[in-house]
Amino acid sequence: MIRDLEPLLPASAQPVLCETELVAVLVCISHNTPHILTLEHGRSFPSGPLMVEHRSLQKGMRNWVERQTGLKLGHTEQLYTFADPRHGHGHQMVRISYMAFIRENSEHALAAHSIYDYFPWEDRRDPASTTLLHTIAGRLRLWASGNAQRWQRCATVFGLDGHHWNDELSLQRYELLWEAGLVAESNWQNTPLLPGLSMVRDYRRILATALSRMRAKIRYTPAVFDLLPQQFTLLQLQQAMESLAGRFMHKQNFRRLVQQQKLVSRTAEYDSPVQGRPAQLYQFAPEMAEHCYLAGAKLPLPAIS
Amino acid sequence: MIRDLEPLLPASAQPVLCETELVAVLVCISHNTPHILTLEHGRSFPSGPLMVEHRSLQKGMRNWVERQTGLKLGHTEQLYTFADPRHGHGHQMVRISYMAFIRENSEHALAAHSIYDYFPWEDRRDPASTTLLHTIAGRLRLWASGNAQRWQRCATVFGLDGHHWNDELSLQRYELLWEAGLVAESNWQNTPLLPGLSMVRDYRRILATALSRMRAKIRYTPAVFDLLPQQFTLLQLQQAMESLAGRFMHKQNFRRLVQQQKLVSRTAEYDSPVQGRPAQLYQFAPEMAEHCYLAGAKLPLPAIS
DNA sequence: GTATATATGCTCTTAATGAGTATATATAGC
DNA sequence: GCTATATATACTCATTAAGAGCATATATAC
Repeated sequence: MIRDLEPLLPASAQPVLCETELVAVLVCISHNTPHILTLEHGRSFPSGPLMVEHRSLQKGMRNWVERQTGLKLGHTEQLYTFADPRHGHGHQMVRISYMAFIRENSEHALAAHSIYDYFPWEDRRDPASTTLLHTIAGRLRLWASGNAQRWQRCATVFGLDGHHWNDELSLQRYELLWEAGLVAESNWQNTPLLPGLSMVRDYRRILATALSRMRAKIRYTPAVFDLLPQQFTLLQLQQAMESLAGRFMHKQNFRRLVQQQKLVSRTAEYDSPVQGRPAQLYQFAPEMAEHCYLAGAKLPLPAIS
Repeated sequence: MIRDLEPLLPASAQPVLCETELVAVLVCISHNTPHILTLEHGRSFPSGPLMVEHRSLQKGMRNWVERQTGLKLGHTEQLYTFADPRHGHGHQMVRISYMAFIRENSEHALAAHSIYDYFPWEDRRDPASTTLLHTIAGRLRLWASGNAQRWQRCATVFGLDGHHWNDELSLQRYELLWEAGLVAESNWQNTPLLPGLSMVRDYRRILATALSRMRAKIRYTPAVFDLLPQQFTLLQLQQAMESLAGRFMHKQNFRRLVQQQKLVSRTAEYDSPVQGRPAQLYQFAPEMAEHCYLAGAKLPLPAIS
């Protein structure tokens, strides 16, 4: 019962050396849409090697990103580690991916592609996404024909057949499209592709992971506030949430949630709009920093299929 | 707007080579309690080096675990990757941790320590946990005295001051105890320790991550079924959920959930109990495999503090 | 029978969520 | 002043999920 396992490998096993790279998915919001900072014309993420002097992976990543770009990183989390076996050279290549939030700021008009350029079906605010999802549903139905369990999977993941659209399933959706050969990265049979930019290696999969994670994260932590300026209007806050979740929310219910939880406090200042009543500016009230809940104010989506 | 970032590091930067190790948290249920397979008298996890021939990290891990132990791995997921800077040798050591489920089976009476031997406060089924949490609350109050925000954090994470106990926060709880110097790994000042086994390096933190993850995972995926035998009674299923969540559930409401979702189908067979009516044996019905929801049948917990 | 455990059927309260209606307030431009 | 525009609030209401309790069959061993 309390006996130990034998050591699983002989002590004589030679350690294998790997190249190790840190990959950063840097997210910021501009023009009401989440963007990522990219390299190689939107096909790659910034990355750097792990150094001997780095005391932790996260610190290593923050270090070189902040030094090289001058950007301050907000909420940071590890996404996934993957190996690249086709790397050759007789040793492995390991990549460790991170996601970090950058505060909205006109300065870094750098480098940004909209996340939804890569996953057009994920932005349910755009009416075109419903049409696209119709197309996708048709293609998946073909792919799944005869295989009931496979279709069941498509239906739950894409919100078909009376299932609800779950915005956090963007990774599963991408994986399903990959399996079905509908994205450039897996398009072995030259069937017509779905719209959406692709990336090098499996970086688009990493981006899908990031999208899933950020959608999950903003629901129950105050991470959104790391994407907004220090002062913001409640509408800005709502639109930031909407842009990440890819769907609209009910204004009154959203404010009910925000204010019940005392997540923000009003400042003395006001927005200066082109037209209309100036909006009150708020700031994040970190007293309630540990937990919050900002979902639960969704508006209905048009049905697919 | 659509401009690329400059490459962040000069091409001349030398790649740094790392030793890379795969660490496995192997979980199984026995005696109504989740257990882990351990090495070094419960202080370490089985691990093995990444080999050049491994085509993916997950496959690499499955390969050597299954070959060395003869165990079949069920639901498997990557937990976290971390660097060990104190490793010396002029190069880094990178460890990639995985969690995998093993089916309940009397054979592997191997190597198992209860997860709650490491985190006694996490098993709220045990009445002793409430007493222990009283102690912890007192110690944390001392540690946080004067720092309102710090106390706020303790309260939400440990379910104090009218907050609810959230079983998925086991990692945050361990981290808080670490920061407060109440666990062996961070006990710099020789204050009295909390009960609970410790592990080498930061392996106990990895275990806390695993506990958080599995508690989150079993709520909305059918991963529990990878811990149970092929055929099981509904009570067994409920007790498996309870053992992972560390809290009791309401029998009638639990069955309402299971049966509404058609997660299981009855077999022709029955349990053979020592006493009492024999229980019907069920099996997992993978038609609904994609998503399920098995939380939402909790019983009230005694208040702490 | 009796003890024990499985198995099931209801009811009820509370709270969260989703959704709608109405209205007051503050600016710019005419 | 009036209008267009946008912010900001105050309510109400229906539906559902979650939590909790009560009662009662049913099948076995002793």
